[in-house]
Amino acid sequence: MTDGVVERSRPRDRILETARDMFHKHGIKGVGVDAITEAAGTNKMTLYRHFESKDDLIIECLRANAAKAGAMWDTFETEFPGDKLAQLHAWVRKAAAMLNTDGRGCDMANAAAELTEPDHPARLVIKELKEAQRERLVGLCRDAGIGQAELLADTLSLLFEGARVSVQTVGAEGPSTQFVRMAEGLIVSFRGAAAG
Amino acid sequence: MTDGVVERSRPRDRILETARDMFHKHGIKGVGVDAITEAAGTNKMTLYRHFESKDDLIIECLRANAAKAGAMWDTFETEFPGDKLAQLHAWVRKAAAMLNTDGRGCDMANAAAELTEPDHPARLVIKELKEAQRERLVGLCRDAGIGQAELLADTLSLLFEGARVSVQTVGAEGPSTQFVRMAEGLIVSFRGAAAG
DNA sequence: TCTGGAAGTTACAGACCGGTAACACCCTAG
DNA sequence: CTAGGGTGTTACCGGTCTGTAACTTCCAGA
Repeated sequence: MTDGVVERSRPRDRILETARDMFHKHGIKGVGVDAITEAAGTNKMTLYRHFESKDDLIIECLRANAAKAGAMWDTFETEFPGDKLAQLHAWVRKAAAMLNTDGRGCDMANAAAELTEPDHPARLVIKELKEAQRERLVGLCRDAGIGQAELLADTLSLLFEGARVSVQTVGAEGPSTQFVRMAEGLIVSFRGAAAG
Repeated sequence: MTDGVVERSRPRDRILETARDMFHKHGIKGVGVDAITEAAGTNKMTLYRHFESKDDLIIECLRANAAKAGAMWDTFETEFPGDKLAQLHAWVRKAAAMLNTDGRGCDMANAAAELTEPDHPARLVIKELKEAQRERLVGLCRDAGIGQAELLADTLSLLFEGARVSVQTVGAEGPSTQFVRMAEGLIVSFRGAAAG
């Protein structure tokens, strides 16, 4: 998908989709609203009729990202219905695939790096969405019958987060190549430990 | 250290130190050269007499950060001379301490998130410095007699990187609180495995 | 066919950005 | 005492940024 996507849909949807893409590629402060609206095939006034401000647009983009990620989680359940352990392994494979898909890190992490004001409205949203993601991974580990589900989930998520950062700094041929091995090893190790 | 640091030292040093501090706190694109020079108690012309451009200043800041980090590594050797395993544990403790010191992530990772142009001059420097850091941690693991030194070093560094991101997104009370437990567990586990 | 709302257009405000020119100053080394 | 380099000051350039005002165009539904 290039920057100049202009499918025929409602302007609000086009703006949101284009902004998501451009924020991801160029960063939040690296993209102006003019560039977004132009790439979306519309204009600045229309953007400000649908979004209160650029900050509001940022937040809507983050929520849209989370919704898309949530839909991806659902595919694990449809792919391996009931088999939570298989779903956990699917998560590992999916995460690894994302590492090789693009060299940009997590949009929420990148946004947090850019929006440094402690009371920026987007920060609350980022925290809320990240915590929801964590709950989901913890639940998956627990339902997979792993003893220390929280600890495994947190370890896996820190590993993945770190891997995304690593891809962004040293490239996809760095330490992140070992992500699957690390993650699978952890799962084996946690499954070996007595559930208590 | 506030933004208004003005010790009596040479202007170039004041600019570099102030820029490091402000880039760290507010991000690179969140700080203008005017703000830096004013906080450093000097002026824009003096900045441009010592640095070719803002990009050049950014790179010098990154290098200065790396130099400071390198000095920290040296303290491990002086603190536990010859005892590489103790130095590795010291690294874990130091890393954990950094997680609670400030809520901003790694300056290099943040810079990589902000400077999205693939050929930005700072990206080469970031990669170079990150690879040097990795070499150092791998060397420490190897000298500590750990079998799969590269894998342990990469795992530890991804965990740490992820923990710093986590602090930045959900705060210091999130998954990052488990960092020491994760890291120590990994070291034990790798030491248990036969060296080969 | 008429009408009302959504969308497009142009221009602008006010602020900030990185970077430069021209000139005045001050302090130290000789 | 003097010369010269480092520093400070002011003004400016062209560009970009978010956000708004006033107006026109278009199109779907009644």
